Amino acid sequence: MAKAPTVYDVAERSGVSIATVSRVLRSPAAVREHTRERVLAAVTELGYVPSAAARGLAARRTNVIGLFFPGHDETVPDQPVDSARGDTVPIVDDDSDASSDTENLYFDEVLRGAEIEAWRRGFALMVAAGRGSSREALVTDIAGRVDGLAVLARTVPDELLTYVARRIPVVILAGAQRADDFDHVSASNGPGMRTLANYVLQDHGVRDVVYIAGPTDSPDDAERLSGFRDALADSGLAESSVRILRSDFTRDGGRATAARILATDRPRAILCSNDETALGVLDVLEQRGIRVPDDVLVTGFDGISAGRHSRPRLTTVHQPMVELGRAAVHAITARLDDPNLEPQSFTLPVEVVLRESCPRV
Amino acid sequence: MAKAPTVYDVAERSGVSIATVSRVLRSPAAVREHTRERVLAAVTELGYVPSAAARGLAARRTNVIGLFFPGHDETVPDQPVDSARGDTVPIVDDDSDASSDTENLYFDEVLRGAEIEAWRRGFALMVAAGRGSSREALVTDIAGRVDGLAVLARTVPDELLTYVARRIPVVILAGAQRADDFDHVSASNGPGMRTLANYVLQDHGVRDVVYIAGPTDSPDDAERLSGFRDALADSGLAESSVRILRSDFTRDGGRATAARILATDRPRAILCSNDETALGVLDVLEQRGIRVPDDVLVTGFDGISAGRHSRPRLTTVHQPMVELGRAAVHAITARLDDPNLEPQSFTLPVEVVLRESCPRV
DNA sequence: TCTTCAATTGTAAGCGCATACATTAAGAGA
DNA sequence: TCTCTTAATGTATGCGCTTACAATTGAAGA
Repeated sequence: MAKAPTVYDVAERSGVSIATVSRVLRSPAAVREHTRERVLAAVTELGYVPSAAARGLAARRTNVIGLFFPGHDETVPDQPVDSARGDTVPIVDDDSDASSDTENLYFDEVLRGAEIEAWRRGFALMVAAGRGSSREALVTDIAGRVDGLAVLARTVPDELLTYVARRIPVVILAGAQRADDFDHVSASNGPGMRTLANYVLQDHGVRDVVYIAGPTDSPDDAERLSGFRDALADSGLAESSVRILRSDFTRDGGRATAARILATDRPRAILCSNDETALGVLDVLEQRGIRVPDDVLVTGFDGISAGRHSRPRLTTVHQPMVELGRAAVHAITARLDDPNLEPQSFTLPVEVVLRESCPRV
Repeated sequence: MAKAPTVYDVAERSGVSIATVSRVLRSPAAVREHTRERVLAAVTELGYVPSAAARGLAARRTNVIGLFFPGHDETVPDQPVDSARGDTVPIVDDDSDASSDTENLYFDEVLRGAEIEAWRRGFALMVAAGRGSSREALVTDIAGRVDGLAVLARTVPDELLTYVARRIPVVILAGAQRADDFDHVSASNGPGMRTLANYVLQDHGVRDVVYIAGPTDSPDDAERLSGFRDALADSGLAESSVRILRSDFTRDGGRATAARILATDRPRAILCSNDETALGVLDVLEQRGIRVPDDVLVTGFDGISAGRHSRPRLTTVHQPMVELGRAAVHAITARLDDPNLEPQSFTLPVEVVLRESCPRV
């Protein structure tokens, strides 16, 4: 790791000025071919790697986009990594119920979309998880490193976002469009739920429905609930004729809520505001020997991969997560190109995906 | 997006010099409390966010670590993101066989580990997918921006890595330790497979085994195969007494190989060098009505989450992916602290996880 | 009160690159 | 061959920050 060569070294070696070296790298067309080749040769020989810090400073933009997603520190112990030789291999029985790692998938796909789109547009992608304690430091830290920031809804306090947004474009992902100054990218929550609910109410002819909503502070959830209400109206049903409960978007919450429902009721369909809740509901139904879809129809929302592996497989509304990631980057670059744009809002189309838990009629 | 304030603005507003502003941010203890408060107040009022580019240039380190993972561009269409209002929602039947998105999980966990460890140590994390072998991509996108680089094995050509390694520490993830100058972090492939194979050979008393290896260019695979051979020796079996085939680590490859095996053979156990292959094998066995584990035992390697959802659930050797990510960052920071370290190699312990496809005896 | 020395703060010099502007080389036209 | 125009290259400056070193301050000791 010798001292890294700089433009000066390359310039000297190839007998040109640093400006020419810079040009060869930045706008090769402006340099005569002969010169360019000499410079490039020197670059290779010296193992020159341009310093992004210097470039960013001079050009006043880093060409990096930041992606902020929810944290998950609980899962990882604080102990240092030890390099213990793994020569003794324990043999264990797997008794897990596979209820973990669902949300991860969501983020993973968003990340992939963002990564792809960023790359295509010539940006690098920096990621950070919102760790409770030091969130503020983290956000400003990353804000100083990037040209724009995409944040998963509800992972960063608005006040902090506003602070950051004074400097760089901020786009909020997967939270509904609120009337604020941020750009928003989200899926078509309302219409998605409405379509699915209509399928249940009309195609399946179900009247006896329970809806399990999510946390009240989730804008996505609010839209989905609203979509459900629209569907009720579409079928001429009074809201008082159905039961609407709240849960918390988790599988455990879904289980608890299902238990609560079954204590007094046996609806023909249970519509859940997200997949994890629905999976929890399925758990309870199976455990009690209630057949899905014969006795009860169950639906979710999101399209997480666990829903494809459940038994029965889960009917859901699929959000285009990869596209969400791409759209977020798109929104940021659009604003970078034209900072005076009005706050915009991208709503990506969703799909109702029918599987066994609520099959095609 | 007004012009961002700089140290000069903060200095002027708080009536100190820029050096003091810098100190307040970098080493607050060196500044009198009274002064510090004034400066911090100015920071907040102005909405100051330090420029990482300038800091990186001055400090000669970026405090960013790069993570390079395998590409996947094929999956995403090139079409631009359109902000079409998603008001019409199609209803589709899901006929996918869920054979996608398995590898993603692997990477996702590594990422989480890396992310956590990086921020804990005061580094930001930059991610990039390996696209082709474009040198410009690696060099200009990542190498110039980071203090160190973690690369998933086989995603970047060695030659390129060598080039980059002249400047910054490079650690290779999940490829076996080769005798090169890079640092390596990997799981205990050999002992893991050996333990699992011994369980099959000795505890289950199986003699009639087929082993499905992976691609020859995978160092992980080579170690696993070697572990399998060790197990044969442990049981006093000649290598000629078992059948060893090669596949390609994919689910489809597993299916094809299983078909090939069954054409001539009906072994009591099929050991696969990774989970995806094993899942493909399960597909074929189920389709032919061959019972697992009653007729055939099947095992995998990796511990991907799909293996927990398969029917029957898959016995496997679980790699600590989160820990791999953490260890990679650890290795990089260790080398940053002491560049003269000998090339090191971290081998993380694995676990044999028994599930129904090869249950506890 | 006058020193002395440590604690604070200020001054100034880059870090490596991009780029406006100045300079020079190279063709084109006569 | 000489001038004019354009292409190619060089010169010089500054991006915003860290940090060695200088200057100043202030409290303790004489």
